[in-house]
Amino acid sequence: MDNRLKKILTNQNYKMTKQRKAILQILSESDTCLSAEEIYLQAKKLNPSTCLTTVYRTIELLAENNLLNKVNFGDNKYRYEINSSLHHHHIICLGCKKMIEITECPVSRLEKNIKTQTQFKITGHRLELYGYCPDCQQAI
Amino acid sequence: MDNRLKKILTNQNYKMTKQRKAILQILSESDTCLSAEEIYLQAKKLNPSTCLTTVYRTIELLAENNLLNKVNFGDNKYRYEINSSLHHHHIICLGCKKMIEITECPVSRLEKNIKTQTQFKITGHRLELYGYCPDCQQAI
DNA sequence: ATGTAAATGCAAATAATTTGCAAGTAGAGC
DNA sequence: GCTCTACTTGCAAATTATTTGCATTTACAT
Repeated sequence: MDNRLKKILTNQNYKMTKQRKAILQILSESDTCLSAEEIYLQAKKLNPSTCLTTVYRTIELLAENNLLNKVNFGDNKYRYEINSSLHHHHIICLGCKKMIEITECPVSRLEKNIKTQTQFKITGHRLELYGYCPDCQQAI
Repeated sequence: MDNRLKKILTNQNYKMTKQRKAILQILSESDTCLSAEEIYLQAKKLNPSTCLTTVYRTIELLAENNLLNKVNFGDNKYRYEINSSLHHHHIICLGCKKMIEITECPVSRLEKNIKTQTQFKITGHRLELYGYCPDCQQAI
C-alpha cells in the first residue's frame, strides 16, 4: 500500500512526507473506516506535527488516486477507508459502526440487465448491508 | 403519499401545515432526489413563506417516519427523495445526477450467506449503480 | 369562536470541510 | 553533504450544510 502510494507520488512529482506516512499507516492498520478527526488524533501520535488540514488534504490525494473510499452513514460526516484493490462490499453494524468486508458480489448480472434497459454506461456500483453485529445484538 | 403522511401526522398529534404540503408536493412530483436548498427554492414558489429551516424540519419528520431517503453523492450534502413503499434501488448518472429506479434486486441470496457467515442481524441494504446516462455520454 | 400544543421564521450557533498564505521540507542535481 | 525549488505544511480564517433557541403564529379539537 505504502508502495502503491509511493509509486503514484513519484510519478506525479509529489513527496512522501512524514505526515503522509503517518496518515497512511493509520488508515492501513485500521479495520474500520475512520472519520477525519479520528485519523487526525491517531496520526498525531505517530507524528505530533500532523494537523487536521493535512489529514483532509491527504485524504483528497488518496481519493483522487482511487486508494481511498469515502463512506457515509448519514450523520453529516464522512468516514474513510483504504481501498483494497479487490472488488468488495461491506456489512456495517448500525450499533458500533464496525465494518466487515464481503467479497461475494451479486451485482454483475443485474448490471447487464440494467445496461440493456437504460442505455447507461455503467461505471461502478456500491452495495452495503446494514444490521447489528453479534455484540450489539446482545446490547439491545 | 399525502395520505400516508396525513395519517401519520394525525396519529401523532402533528399538523398538516401549508409549508408541509408544499414541501411534500415538491418531493412527490420530483423524479430526481433534491437537496434541501432545491426543495426550499421550489417550495417557496408554492408557499412563499416557507423557509429553509422548515424544509429541514420537514425532511427530518419524513425521514423519521420512513417516508423519505437521504442520499449522498460524496459532495458534502445530502439529497432527499420520497421513499416509495416498494423495495427498489437506483442507477445514478454521474453527469447530471439523474436517478432511475431499479426494481430488480439481487441481494437476498447474498444476505442469507452473509448472515450465516457473520451472525449479523441484517436489517437492510443499499445498492446503487453509477454511470452515465445516454445524454451525458454524448456530452463527454 | 376559542384554547393550546405544535409549527414557523428569523437570527445565531454548530460542525465538517476548504482555502489563503507565509514558512518549512523532500529529494533531484550537483 | 549542500543547494535550490516546487511541493507541503500549519495556522487562522472562510465557507457550507445543517441545527437550535426563542418569540410569534397557526392548525385543529372542543
